[in-house]
Order: sequence, then structure tokens, then C-alpha cells
Amino acid sequence: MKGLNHMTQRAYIAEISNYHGKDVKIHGWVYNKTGKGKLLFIMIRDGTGIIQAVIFKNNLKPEIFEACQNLTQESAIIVTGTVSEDQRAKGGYELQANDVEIVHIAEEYPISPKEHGTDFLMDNRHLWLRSSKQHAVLKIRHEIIRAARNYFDNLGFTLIDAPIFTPNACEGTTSLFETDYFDTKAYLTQSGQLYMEAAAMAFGKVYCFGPTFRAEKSKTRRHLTEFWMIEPEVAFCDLNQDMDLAEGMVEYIVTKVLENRQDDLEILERDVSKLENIKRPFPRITYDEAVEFLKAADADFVQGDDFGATDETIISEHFDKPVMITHYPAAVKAFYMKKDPQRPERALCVDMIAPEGYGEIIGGGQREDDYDTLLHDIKKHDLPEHAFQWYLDIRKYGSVPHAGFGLGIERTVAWICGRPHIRETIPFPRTMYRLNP
RNA sequence: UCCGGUGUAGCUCAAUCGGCAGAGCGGGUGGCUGUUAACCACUAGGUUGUAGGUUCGAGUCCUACCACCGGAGCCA
Repeated sequence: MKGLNHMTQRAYIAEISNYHGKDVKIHGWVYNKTGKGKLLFIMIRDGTGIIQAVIFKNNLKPEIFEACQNLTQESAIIVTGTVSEDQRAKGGYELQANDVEIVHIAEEYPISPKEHGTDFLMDNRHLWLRSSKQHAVLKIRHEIIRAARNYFDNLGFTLIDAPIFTPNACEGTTSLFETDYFDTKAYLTQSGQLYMEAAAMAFGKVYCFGPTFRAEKSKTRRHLTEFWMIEPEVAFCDLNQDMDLAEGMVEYIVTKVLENRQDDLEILERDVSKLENIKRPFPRITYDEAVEFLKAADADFVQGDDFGATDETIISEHFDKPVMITHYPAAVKAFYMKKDPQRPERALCVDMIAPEGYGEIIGGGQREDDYDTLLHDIKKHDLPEHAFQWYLDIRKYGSVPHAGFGLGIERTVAWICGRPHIRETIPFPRTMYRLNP
């Protein structure tokens, strides 16, 4: 018996249907346990799925059965048994156990199968990751990141990593995290964009993917102090081509999630029909057209301002796809935005607003490529000219029209997963009031 | 930073007009061969966020502080 078990092949739960009728070993943790005297049901999760092991007293050594009765939630075990099909089991398959090796008996687990508050769960984030919904969200996050990178890789983009430590504010508008850097100060980056502009002139099509930091004291469901962005930048590219790239990427990401993470969307009870709708072309409207929606809705909005969260929701409710809004007043946008030659008070920029009230997921546009204009804008924004000398250099040596955008990963995950709060879309969220765990 | 809200058992919550500190889950013990957040019986578990104050008496009322939640601004 022992000898046979030793030969038994290790299997992962996700591929259990390939082992119908065969003996396998499952390495995992006790998700839940129930039973009826001489019969125990142990739900085992192994990171790829959950399966029920049927522990019948007569099929195991007495001391092993007794040990199984004392298993606690999240204890680590290796179960050997025969894979069988059974309608009564969740997932359709179960494991008829003939041996159980106990790797570790877990102490009383803080997260019970009942309801918990968010603060408690976030204090136990290192354990909460094991719960099925959190697991599903992070599997989808992985799929989104993989899809975004594949999209650019397939189009011949080069991944260029931007620095995390920066000497100055990239945009000069929002506050930055300051840190000691030997005998000077450094700041944690809030965007890799400026570096991507330099890289685009070297490689043509580039993107970066990394963490960004904002020291804003924002306390909303859409904000984190540390979040991840994917930022493409393309030389010889105008605003319209930039929007083509953006909608192509979002369509590709949604398609891949629907293709590969069907089970996880189901665990999250996501309305998949809303995602199946996300096909090119996406609607493209101007700032002025968006303002008309707000006027019609009698929104509390000041002409010339940027849109607030409720404004974005009102606008997005007119569409069942992400909507791209262009030509904002240049005054509310960053200094590097190129002005519309037809209307110099407007910027050649684009924001993409996700459907269902999930807000802005993309911000981007065409960059100012004229040296004198850019220098003027830097001075106008009271930015230190010397710190931007290298950035200005890009406009001195073969300057070309170029454009790019930044996609916020966590907001995209929140939208695709249908999660109400962004903090569940990153493994270990950093907010104004949370630095632990 | 501003506005609003919440803090009671390990967790989720109740406690009427200011009058004995409660339940479910989780834990422990026992029972059960088809459970799906099992069920049944028994059992342990409390500085009511902190510090003051009012009162014969405070979980409940007052003041300050702390923690967290939601929203605004800003943004992805």
C-alpha cells in the first residue's frame, strides 16, 4: 500500500478531469471540513482549484482517520486517492481518499466562512488572499497584465523600464513621496512617461510597466498611494493613432480575460454580457460634447473644469463601451500636452472612461514636440527648467510628433472584475491609512 | 485637508426611555455514511476604542482624543 502510494502521481486540481479513475496525490490546504460520523468531507484547495476529498473510515488506517477528524481550517495536507465523478460534489469530481499525510496542523484560522468587515480582512490580507473571490480577482489581474504586455509585444513594442527614483516631479501637479538619497532628495515616480518619450525616439515603439506613487491624501474607492501603470509611447504618432492603440489594447485585454478566466469571472458573479460588448470601435467624443451630457443631466459642473467622479459616471452612462473624451481645455491638463493647432486653448489629449461608473482608466495624448513651445509651458507652470533640460533635448535632436497613454491596472481590474473597491485589485494595497501588511 | 458615519466576545452584529452584557458563526467536548456556509446537544469566551464628565446607576447622555469606513478635492 505504502509502496503504491509512493508511486502515485502528483496532480493539480485544475487538471483533475484528466485523471478520472486514476490514483493521484493532491497537495493542498483544508478549505473547509464537514462530516457525518464515519464519513468526512474535506474541501482541499491547492491554488489551482478546490476539490472535495471523501474520507470514509473503513478506507483508511484508523489512526489516519482519527487524525483527519482533528484537521483544522487551512491545515496543510497531502491526500492520496482515486479521482471519481460524482454529481453531489462541487465541480463534478471528488477524491476517494485512501491515505492522508498531514504536513502541518493550522492554528485557529482568523477568517471563518462567515461574513467579515473590510478592515479586519485587510489586516489579514496575507491570509485573505486564500479566499476564493480574492484569488479570482488576482488571477484576473495576472491575465490583464499578461494580455496588455502581449498586445504590445505582438505589435513590435520594446519594454523599457522607467526609473522609480526621480529627481523631480514629472508633472509638477500632484504631491510626491520624498525620500533621502544620500546627501540629496529623491522622489518616487508618479509616471514613467517622460522617460518613455526619450525611449520612443530610440526604439520607435516602447512601453513601460511598473509601480507609480502618489502622495495625495485621497480617500476614495478609486485611489491608492501605490499603483501600477502600463505606459506605451510611440514616435510618429498622432492623437487618433494613439486612440486606435488604446481601444485595441482594451478590447484585447477584455477578450483574453473572457477567453481564459471564465471560471474566475463566475466566482465573482460578474455580468459577462457587459464585457462581451467591449468591441471596437469605442465612441469618441470631445470635451464639449461631454459637457452637453452634463448640462442635459443638470449636473453641478463648471464649464472649463476637469470632470469629477460623478461627472464621469453621468457621461459613461450614455454608452455601453468605454468612451474616449478628447480636446480638454489645455489649462486643466499637464504641461507636456500638445495644443490643438485649430484651437490652441484645447489639448490633443484623451481620457478613456470605463463603463458602469468605474471612471477614468486611461489618460494620454499627443505630446508637445516643439522646443520653444514646451520651454514656454515649463516656465508657465513654474517648473525648474534645469531639471527638464534632458526632456527638452528630445525636441532638439530630430523631434517628431509622438503620443502615448497610461493605463491604470487596478482600475481596469476593478472594472473587469466588477469589484466596487480598488483596494481588492492589488495583492497588498497601500492607502493613506494602510501600510500593513 | 473638509463633510458625514461607525467603534460591544476571535469574527458579524443585538441590547427598547439611562436600569442584570446577549445571539449567530468560529473554538472545545460528544453524536451521526453524502456533506455543500451541514445538523443536534453541551461548553468556554467581555477593561463595551481611549481619557475625562453628568447621574443613585452609563454600552446608551456630554467633551476631547484615537482608529477605521464612505464621500469631496486630485488623479490612473
